This record gives sequence, structure tokens and C-alpha cells, in this order.
Amino acid sequence: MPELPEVETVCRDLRTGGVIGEKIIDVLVLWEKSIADLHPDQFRAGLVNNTIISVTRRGKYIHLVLHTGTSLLIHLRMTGSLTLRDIHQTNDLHDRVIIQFTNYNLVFHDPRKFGRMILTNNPELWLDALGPEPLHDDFTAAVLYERLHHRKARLKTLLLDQKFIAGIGNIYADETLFLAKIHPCRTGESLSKEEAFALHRAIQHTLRSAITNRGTSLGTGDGNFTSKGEAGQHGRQLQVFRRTQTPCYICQTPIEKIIINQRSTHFCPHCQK
DNA sequence: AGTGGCCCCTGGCGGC
DNA sequence: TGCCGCCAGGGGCCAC
Repeated sequence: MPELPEVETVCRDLRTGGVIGEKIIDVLVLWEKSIADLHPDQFRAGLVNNTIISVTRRGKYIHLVLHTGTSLLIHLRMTGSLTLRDIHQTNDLHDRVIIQFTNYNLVFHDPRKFGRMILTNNPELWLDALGPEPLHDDFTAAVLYERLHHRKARLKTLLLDQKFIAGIGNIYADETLFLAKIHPCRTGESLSKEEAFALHRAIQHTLRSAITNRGTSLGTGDGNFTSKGEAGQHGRQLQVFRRTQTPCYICQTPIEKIIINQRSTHFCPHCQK
């Protein structure tokens, strides 16, 4: 599942891969729902002959800005990936959209078809709805405490809420709460200032560490998320996610799995209070 | 404000 | 071996 670290890795790879300055020659839409509500002709017309001038990330969105000022927002959701592929390489069954440059293609590949590409002149409609960027300087521990202390929802729910904080998904929510030694069912308002500060440190450490490892690639079904088609190396660092009934690395207590808001949640019942 | 249910999808996997 | 049915899960939407 691409979360902030995986999306950040994709953006960095697109930049170093030379996408900036590239002119779009043609666009193939192989699955119409992947481009939201736009007709494929409009989508294509908005992109062809355009040049990409920047690649940035906001939450889990990849934001490509074109020289006309139009934005292409890409959300990978569950199984999406963006890869640069040699122009002579054949298409894959699960390719959904192919943006063609002179010498290579930018391929949106998405087996489960949840991902979306949004061509818009108003990207702020999507991006401004998001909560703070967890790795920005203005997201301080005090800011997190301020956002938490009046919330009655459980922490797992809040961490997954993109309006509360942007970019965290199921893997890093569980890992963050383990690192902070806080139980996922605790409510926002129940946290002391010290606990909120510990959670802030855990969020930033978990995300930074995962970015360093180029993200997490889970073994089966979920594919790779780096734009070079490689597996991210963070999987071996996971402390609780998908470790149900195996011993906690700290105290040997079996990791428990519960469901919170339809999401599987993994934690150590001894370490996390 | 918070929660639960359902939907979108399909590969993978457990059960028989 | 082969088939069936369930599950995962980000996020939108709706009901309560």
C-alpha cells in the first residue's frame, strides 16, 4: 500500500529519472475509470504537447505541474504504481494509463483499479482538504497536541484520517503507535502532552526511516512501489504490521490483531498502553 | 463528531 | 488439481 514514504520515493525517482522538462507526445488510456470523470479525449488533449515542470508530493498525492499551469494529480491507492519504462517494452495486462515521452513511457499500472489520475486546473480542491504534512517544519509536537486534545476518536482512526494528518496509511499508523508505546484504541483527548510529543517523534522517525529505506514492499499481491520497479527495503524493519501472533521484538508477547474502523490493526498488548 | 456499512476491484490463499 | 469464496485495504459516501 503506497503511503507517504512510498509516494515520496516515487516522486524522487521521477525527478532523478528526468521527467522534468519532458514533453508529452501521446497518452493512452487503457482503463477509463483511472482518469476519474474526464473523457479520455479531454484527458489526452490536456496532456499532449505539454511539458512537465515539477513533481511534488502532498500526502499520498503525486502532483505533476505542466507548463500550461494544469496539474496532474495521481493517487496510487492500494496497488497503483508509476514507472518509467523503455518505449520498446511491451505493455502489461494491468497497465491503465500510458503517458508517452520521446524515449520512454510513464506507466500508471494498477491491478485493482482503485488508483486515480486527476487532470485539473484547481489542485487545491484536493490538496487543501488534507491535514498537515507530517515532515514539514510547521508540524510541531505542539501542533499535534493541539489537534489531538479535543478529539474523542481512537488514535488509529485519527492517524488514518487524511484530514487529520496527511500521508499515513495502515502500515505506518500501526508502526508509529508501537514506537510511541501507545495503544491504538486510546482516544486523542486521552493523551498527555508527553504522550503526544512521543507520538510526534514516532510519526517523524517512522516516516523518515521508511523513506531512507525507499518504502515498504509487501511480499504478495501488492507489488512494488518504487518507480524503478524495485522492492522498498522497509518491510524487514516492521515491528508489528502483519506480525499477528508472533513475538514482540521487545517483550516477546504475541502481537495482537484487532479491527478498528474496518482496518486491521496490529499492536503489542504489553508494550502499548 | 464519531462510527459502521458498503462500494470499488482483483490476486492470492485457505478450505474442501 | 481445481474450484469456490473470502479477504485486503484507501477513500468516498451515506446512515445513524
